[in-house]
This record gives sequence, C-alpha cells and structure tokens, in this order.
Amino acid sequence: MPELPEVETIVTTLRPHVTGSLVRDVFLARADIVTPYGCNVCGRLVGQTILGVSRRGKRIIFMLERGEKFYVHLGMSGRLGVFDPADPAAPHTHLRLTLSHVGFAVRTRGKSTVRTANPTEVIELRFCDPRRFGGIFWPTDCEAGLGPEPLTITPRQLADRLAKTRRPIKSALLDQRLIAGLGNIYVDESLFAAGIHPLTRSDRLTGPQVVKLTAAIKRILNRAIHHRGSTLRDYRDADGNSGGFQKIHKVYAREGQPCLKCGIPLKRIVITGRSTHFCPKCQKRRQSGAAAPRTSP
DNA sequence: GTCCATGTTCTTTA
DNA sequence: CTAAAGAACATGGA
Repeated sequence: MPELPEVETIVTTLRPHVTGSLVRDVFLARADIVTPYGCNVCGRLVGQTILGVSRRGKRIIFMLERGEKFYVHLGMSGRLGVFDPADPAAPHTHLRLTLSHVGFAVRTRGKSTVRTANPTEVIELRFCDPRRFGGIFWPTDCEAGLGPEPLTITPRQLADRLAKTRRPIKSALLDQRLIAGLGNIYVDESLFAAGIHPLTRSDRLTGPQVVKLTAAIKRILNRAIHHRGSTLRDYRDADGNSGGFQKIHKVYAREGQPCLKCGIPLKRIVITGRSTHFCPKCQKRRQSGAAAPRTSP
C-alpha cells in the first residue's frame, strides 16, 4: 500500500507526536513481526527517548539515544497511527508503544517567560498490519540495500544504473536497490508522465528519455506528497486522515478509460507479475524508427 | 468458491 | 556464474 509519498506523509504527521517523547511501555502482540526474530524490542525500547523520525525509501526510521536506530516497513497493509491509549485497538494491531511527553507550557508574565510543567500527555503509537508483510527491523544499517532517493537522484545517476540492466523499465523502477521508494502506482504514473512504454528495455532508454523520466518522477512524487498520498484501500496517515492523490491518477487503475491526453482507452498488462497501466498511444514502444544505418566492412 | 491487491524475498529457470 | 522471472508470504474485499 504505502509508497514514498504515503510514507513521507506518515512521517510528517508522526513527527510532532513522537519527537522527544519517552517510551513508557511496549506491548508486542506478535513476536514474528520483528527482525531479527527474538530481538528484545521491549527491553530495547522501554525508557528510551525517541529523538526523531525520518524516511529512507519506504522505511520509517526512529532515532533513539546513543545513536541507536530501528525502522518500520509497512509492507502492503501496514499502518502506523497515534491513538488515545483508552481507545480500543483495531484488529491486527501487533505493536503498541505508550509514549509520554513531558510538556511545558510557556507563558509570558509581565516581561519574563515562565515555564510550568503541563499535565503529562500520554499517547499510544500503534502498528497495525493485517497481511503482516511489514514489520519492525533492527538492522546494523537502516539504509542497507537501498538505491538513491528519487527526489534527489540526478539523470546521470539514474542513467548509469539503468544501463546495467536489460529488464523492462517498469521492473527496474520497482527495484528498491536501483532506486528507493517507488511502487506500482508511482512507477505507472511517472512512465506515463514521461511518455515511456513500460516494456522499454532499461538499457535502451535514450539520454533525453532518462532526463524526462527523472523530472517526471520528481514531479509526480512531489505532487503526491502535496496531496498527502493516495488512499486506494485503507492507507491513512498517522492522524488517521486519507490522502487525495488517487483522485488525480492519470493511468493507475484506469484500464479501459480514456487517456486524459489523447482520449484512447488505457491498457493494462502484466509485467513481472505486476499489473501495469499505460496509454498505448502516448507511450510508444519504439521511440525512434529505424536502427542506425550500418556501414559495410 | 475465484481473483486481485500500493511489497519484499527466496527459489527456480535461462 | 549471473540475471531475471516466478512463487511464496497472509488477509480481506469485490
């Protein structure tokens, strides 16, 4: 479910709730969502302060004291949300963290500012994941195995990486080791925006095509972040709000509907097991007609 | 009952 | 050997 824009939205909505909070309690309902299996999540977390939260690819990284880190991956159906501890937990809630903020109220009294301790605010951070493709990870390196960030990748960087593989561009862009953060929706939308057929061999993209694709990826992702992600099924941000980008998808899940550029019906095919949506007219397979003329030896 | 799903990883095949 | 395709994972909704 969640790709880069959704994960980014979750992180920005999570940040004000968890930054600087103290982990008072940990309830792990299922040990098998933790990697490595059997690592002592409760012991490692209780009493820690969460210094910050950030995103790398589709990973949500929590920074703790002494440089310690862990990350959450949401898989297909994972959700991270902030709740009142008194609210009943949804089914498939596998991890709950009780967090407290030692709040201070800052008031001005005459010329001076006075800080008074607030009643401590207690919230519960919950990880819920029916399909359990997601999980909690305590690796030595939270960035291991990830390619560059799509929002900052250069056309040169992308071209170099694509040149090394003959796979269709659709499969290559889904490979997190090649570029980190894209999923099925945003690959299809980006390829449409760049006018590139999803079956085009990665190593056969022309220079101008890679430049166009790089710009398209950034444009689509930034626009999606601005709309707070796509809610197709049950994606919600940390406050429980839906995204709005699904309303302006141009190709994803629009099979048979008219292309918004040229009006002909959009097609859906399967590439390496993933459903792929595109416009057969706006995304031509052959970009330049004949092969370069060959001189005789 | 069937098919499909926003993801990743392991296994099999070429 | 490597690269790429395919299967597997688990659950719910159409």
